[in-house]
Amino acid sequence: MQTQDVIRLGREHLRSMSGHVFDVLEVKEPISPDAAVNLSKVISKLSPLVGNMIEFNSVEFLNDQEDFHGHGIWQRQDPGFPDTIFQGVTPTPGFEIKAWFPLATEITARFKDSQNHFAHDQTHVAMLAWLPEQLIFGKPKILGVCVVSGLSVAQARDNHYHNPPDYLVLEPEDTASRTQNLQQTNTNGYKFQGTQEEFREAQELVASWGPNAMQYSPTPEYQERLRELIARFRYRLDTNFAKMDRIVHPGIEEFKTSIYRLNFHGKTVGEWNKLLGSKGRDEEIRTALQEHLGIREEDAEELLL
DNA sequence: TACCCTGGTCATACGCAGAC
DNA sequence: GTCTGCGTATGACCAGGGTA
Repeated sequence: MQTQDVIRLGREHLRSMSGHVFDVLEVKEPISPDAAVNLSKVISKLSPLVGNMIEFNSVEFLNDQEDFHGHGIWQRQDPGFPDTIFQGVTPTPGFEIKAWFPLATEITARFKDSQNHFAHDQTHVAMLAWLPEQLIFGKPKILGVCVVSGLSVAQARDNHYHNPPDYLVLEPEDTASRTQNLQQTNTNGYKFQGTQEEFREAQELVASWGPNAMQYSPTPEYQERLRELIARFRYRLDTNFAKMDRIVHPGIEEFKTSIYRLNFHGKTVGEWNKLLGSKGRDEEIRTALQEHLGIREEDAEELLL
């Protein structure tokens, strides 16, 4: 079995997880419509915890597949990149697993790894969209899975953001001499903060680099030029850099659209997202939850007796 | 006016080094 | 051994400007 075979099979199995319910955690049904409204406002707090559970359960799920038996084993790396690797073939295939809770305001998972990490296209990104079975309570259910190559995501990110001198994508510095926890492995984005006059000056500097000045490159030579800009002009670190929601990767955009269009308990996921995320519409939220989830006032009365 | 995009902030966590 | 600081990392929400 070759690296790309493992990736292909892994992709197929991960995609087959659509509709799968993880029996790892269960949120109890709220006892009243008011409790349901309150729960709808805080359910996203579960996202990091459930996201992690989904990540390591995905590894178990892959190891349960007979296709891989006798060829190697999937192992979780935490911390480490990617989240799961297949020990048994080289180059080592892996999946970086990102859980997405589509009632959140945006996909907050980031992908900051350098293009340099994907020389053999051996690492893919698997995004798993999940919701509680009953929208705001129940067990986590996978709505859909999107698997795309890590290289394509890194390239989409760099091409989307990099626009010198206005916006710079910088590769990690050489931090090999630092202790492990202080070593940099991620790219970062920087936004120009100087005056218009300084911006024109910076533009002239970029123009002096030649015809490929605007073309992003992770090579040391090109990165050295970018660091010259950072040293001469004011930039700010962009804390939203590389959010999966913002890098305009065609596969991820298509996946987002398909998830938001899914029908889930009487509305599309996108409609639930808008409704539950809106301010001052508690009565509307309450009515929708009562209508589509069957939460009744009488239930609360029975439970309180 | 609703929606989208961008910029910003907050909360939390980890692992290591150095001080005590 | 414990505490604290540092640098890095992740995930969530909110505000404001631009636009259809």
